[in-house]
Amino acid sequence: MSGVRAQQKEKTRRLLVEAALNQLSAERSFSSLSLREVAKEAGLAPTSFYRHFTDMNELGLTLVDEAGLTLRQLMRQARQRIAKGGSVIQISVETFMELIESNGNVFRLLLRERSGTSSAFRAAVIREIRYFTMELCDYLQQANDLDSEVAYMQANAAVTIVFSAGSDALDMEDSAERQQLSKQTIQQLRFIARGAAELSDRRKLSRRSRK
Amino acid sequence: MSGVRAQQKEKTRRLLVEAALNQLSAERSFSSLSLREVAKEAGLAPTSFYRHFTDMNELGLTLVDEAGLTLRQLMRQARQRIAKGGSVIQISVETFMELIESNGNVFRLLLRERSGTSSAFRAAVIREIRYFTMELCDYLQQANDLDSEVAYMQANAAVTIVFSAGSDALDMEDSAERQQLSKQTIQQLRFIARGAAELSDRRKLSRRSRK
DNA sequence: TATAATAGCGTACACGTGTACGCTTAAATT
DNA sequence: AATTTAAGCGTACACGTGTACGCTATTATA
Repeated sequence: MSGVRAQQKEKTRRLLVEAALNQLSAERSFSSLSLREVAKEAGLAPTSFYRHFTDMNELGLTLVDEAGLTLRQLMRQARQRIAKGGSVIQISVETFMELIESNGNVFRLLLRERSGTSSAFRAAVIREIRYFTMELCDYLQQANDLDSEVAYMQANAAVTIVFSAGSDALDMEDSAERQQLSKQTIQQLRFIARGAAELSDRRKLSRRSRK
Repeated sequence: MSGVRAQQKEKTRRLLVEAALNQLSAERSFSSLSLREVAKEAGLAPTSFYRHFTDMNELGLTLVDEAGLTLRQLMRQARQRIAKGGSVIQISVETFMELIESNGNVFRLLLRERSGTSSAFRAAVIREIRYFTMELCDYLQQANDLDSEVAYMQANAAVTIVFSAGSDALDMEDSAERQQLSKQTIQQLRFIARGAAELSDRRKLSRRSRK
């Protein structure tokens, strides 16, 4: 079992995955991709597709996993940069925007198929985003000593804002425009952080006075 | 020119529009609808479709206009309720959620096709949302005496949050769950309002001291 | 009243789709 | 060395798609 065969198989499987990702663009969503198109882009006969996935749906779920991986990579990268000091919000947004620039198509998948057509698909995307939100929630709760419910609301709002900005950024070619968007997003996150901190403080006070 | 003919035409045109709207659901986006499906749902022969629209694309733009109308209706309704007193944010969110419950498919169109496949389509949706944002921006600026840039950032963030919540609400069957979502959304908007008010105040102070 | 315009239909076509089936060829197993 | 396994291909099929074309029936115009 030298595995030269399994190795080849993995290789062309990658080919399919990459082919699907490459076909994504502003005008082309995953759900509008056909099995034959993907196979052709990968240089395979349509029927060979089935040796790797039963379905376009299954390929899609694989892509979502890939996207989740990228998202976790994003978090790691941001944490490293934050450890070196600087504004947490600014660093996070800038890291996110960088990753969108280099992995555009992966994010297109998450952003577009979130309210897409297939229910299994939507569920998978939503799960990845929820995971991302929860991580952020934990961080906020610990770092800023927030009420847990407040931390969740803040994390949820922040993720919504950032992902929406990311979606907008994907359709921008001008880099100055992107920078402007980054700046605005950072400010909006600060709004949210400010409001969350205040509510958390108020809740702490009312809890203390009740005792 | 009694117009009985033009009247009939308008009537079946409506039939097509309604047919398209009725076919929208969690599993069915507009871009996945075929001309033949819509025609069949309307009780027409496929080729009769062309007597009213050149394209599915053109039908789509008509639907977006319809959605814009609904959006403006929302604003009017909210303003009326606000005039009677109460929390502006709470009333706005609740009005929005009501309209989503009664006009689900119209909103599905806006929320899903925002990053959809056709560029003319995306542009139209984005335009409607921008118009909505601008209206809110004017209101905020005037009612809360905000810096204009700050007002825009607040309006933009608020619309993002509310539309995202609306999108989530569309996939909920449980009404208690929806209520919980409303509550959370209201709180998130308050975060943003708080942060915006503070920044606006700070800017005013720095402007005054500079003079 | 005679003529023109037009909403709606049925037929027909070329095209892209998913996928069933059997074959080949090379790796894996015995 | 003989046999089994399986990746990839080509052919073939039924189906749904958009739409061109000509016809009919009814309303609008002259």
